[in-house]
Amino acid sequence: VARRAGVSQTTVSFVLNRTPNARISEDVRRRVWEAAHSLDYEPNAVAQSLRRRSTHIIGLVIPDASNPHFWQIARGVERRAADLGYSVWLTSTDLNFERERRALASLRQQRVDGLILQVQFPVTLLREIEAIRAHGQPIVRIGRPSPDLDCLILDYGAGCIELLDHLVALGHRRIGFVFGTTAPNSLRPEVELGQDRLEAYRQAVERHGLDRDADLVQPCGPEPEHARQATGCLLALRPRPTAIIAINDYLAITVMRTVIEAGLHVPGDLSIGGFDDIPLAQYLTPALTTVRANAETVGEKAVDLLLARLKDPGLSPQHLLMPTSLVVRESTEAPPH
Amino acid sequence: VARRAGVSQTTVSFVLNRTPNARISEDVRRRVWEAAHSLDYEPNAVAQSLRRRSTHIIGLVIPDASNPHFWQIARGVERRAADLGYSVWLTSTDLNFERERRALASLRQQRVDGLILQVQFPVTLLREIEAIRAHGQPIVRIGRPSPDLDCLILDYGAGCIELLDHLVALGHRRIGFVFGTTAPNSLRPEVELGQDRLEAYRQAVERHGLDRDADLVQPCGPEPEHARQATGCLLALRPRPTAIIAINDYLAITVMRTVIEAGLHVPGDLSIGGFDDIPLAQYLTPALTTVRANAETVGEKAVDLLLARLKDPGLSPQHLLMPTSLVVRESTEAPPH
DNA sequence: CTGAAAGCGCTAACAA
DNA sequence: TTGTTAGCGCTTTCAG
Repeated sequence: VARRAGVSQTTVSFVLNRTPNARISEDVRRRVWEAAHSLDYEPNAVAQSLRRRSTHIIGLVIPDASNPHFWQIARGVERRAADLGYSVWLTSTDLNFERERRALASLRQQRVDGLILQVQFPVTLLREIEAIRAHGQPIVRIGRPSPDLDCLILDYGAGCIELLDHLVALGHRRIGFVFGTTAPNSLRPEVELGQDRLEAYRQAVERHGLDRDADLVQPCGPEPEHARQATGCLLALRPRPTAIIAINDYLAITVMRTVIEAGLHVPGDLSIGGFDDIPLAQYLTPALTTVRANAETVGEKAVDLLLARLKDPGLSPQHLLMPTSLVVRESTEAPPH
Repeated sequence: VARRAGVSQTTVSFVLNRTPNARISEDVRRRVWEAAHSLDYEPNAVAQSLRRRSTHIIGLVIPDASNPHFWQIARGVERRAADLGYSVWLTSTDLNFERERRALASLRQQRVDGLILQVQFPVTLLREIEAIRAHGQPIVRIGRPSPDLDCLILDYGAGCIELLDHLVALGHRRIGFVFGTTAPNSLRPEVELGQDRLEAYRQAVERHGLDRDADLVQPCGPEPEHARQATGCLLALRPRPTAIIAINDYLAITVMRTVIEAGLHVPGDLSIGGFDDIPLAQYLTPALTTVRANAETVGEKAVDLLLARLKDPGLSPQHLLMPTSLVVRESTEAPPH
């Protein structure tokens, strides 16, 4: 391109990148653009990244690509990043410890400028995370707070209490919990996902003096099939729970189906509640009562946090608590009699 | 690392990359690994890509991140790619022409090794696509056939005919179509998505002599809200259709909700059919009758096609037709009386 | 079996 | 206002 325009590489670089304090004559500028166009020139981003020591890519790791909630977060991240001139590299770990580790390693090697993580095995990943930070790649964590990381915490705990209070107010005393968070392919039990809701559940049970059989909490995997089985167990309990909450809307859909297949009416015989308020929740029949999480906003905020730190690495770690809110729809009602 | 191990960069490179026909003494090999570990060395993938002239990244463009069907494809792509040592760069265009163009441009600059595209504006993008190919980046297209591209075609046409035949066999003569494919933010009408099903629909109407009011086909945007409006229009028709098919399961869910909200029973008063067989389809109530698309397999096959071409660029363009199959569940039944 | 050296395509001091 | 030059971190011929 330089040869074609009759100038040096430097000049071309200045012109094409619109380098601010490089004064180039209009004439040269025009010639360069013309040459670039006529040659269909495309800068090589790989070389640029190498030289600039910055890729302008944000790495995003989500735990489960099947769950619409995480896609919403991803959308938020992507939109915001695009607005600010960044690309997003999305990886899902499907709640698999090994994939999580690999994802982080790969993101580190690819030298993404920063990471937004919603990882599930933080203890075991501490070394990975340290390594990434040692590389100077900042991290924003979505989920639970970590002492020296920027964190975005979805206040599911408060939402869970709201949801349970709502059920109790309707008269429910025996509430099942489909706790679909364990990693099916992993022997490691340290998954942190959902602990907030579990704590809130236990606390509410305590406070309201609700039934507390251990069986009312059914841990299971993150796929619909797992939720179906867990729901089966719950329905087999005697007395049967009059309400079931699921760790997220995605699984709540399966819970609802399983309950209906068992010949029960929702909410007449059994109420159901979920978390996230995925877009589909309102289009189910009955429409799902759920705890809204504003996923897209979460994604956007995560980008903001990351870029703020990128700009000023000295900032003290930020912890943002994102509010949730109960959305009462049709799937909850007073228990029978 | 080289200095630390007391050898040259070359040797380190050989050892770390396990370069096949470089014979290195066991002793040196060990020393190099040790040095690398103790220094927490991570190869810089950017530099590697620059030098190797290959990034080992596959670009994937999907049209709508809200629709679970496309995530399934993405999962298939990602899994297969990971197995073969590639990473995936995922972008969704949300059926927006400008975003589609930008996505392609960016993918080209980032020098991905190849692309898997499910683009919706092929005519307008012809230049972009040509430019990419001129760069030597092979393309696999998912969707409709293009003469000189590797293509993966989902046989929705055949599936649509199966679905309509099924409805006709049940006794339906008046079938609405929620055709949710138009790009809301784009003035360009050349979207190709769904044309296969539209053609099949028209053909079936012809063949079976079904009702053919133009209003029975309701074009609309790709979001649930659009489908809700389109369904409203369909329900307002007199006589009312006795069955409605939606361009995909994602929208079929909304159609179902809208119909139920209108006080009708599904399938008693009105049957509903969709396409894709997204994982949720079977968990709805009533469970959705749909045309299964085997999305994950599509993703895997796409990777296979791409890598085959990467290995042997001289191959003649491959066109693969992926079969679909009707899955009859609970949402279709004979029309009333 | 190992090392020296060239260079991938670009940017940014520094000179002119 | 423009050009010269030195790398970014790695791979890979080619010689030793």
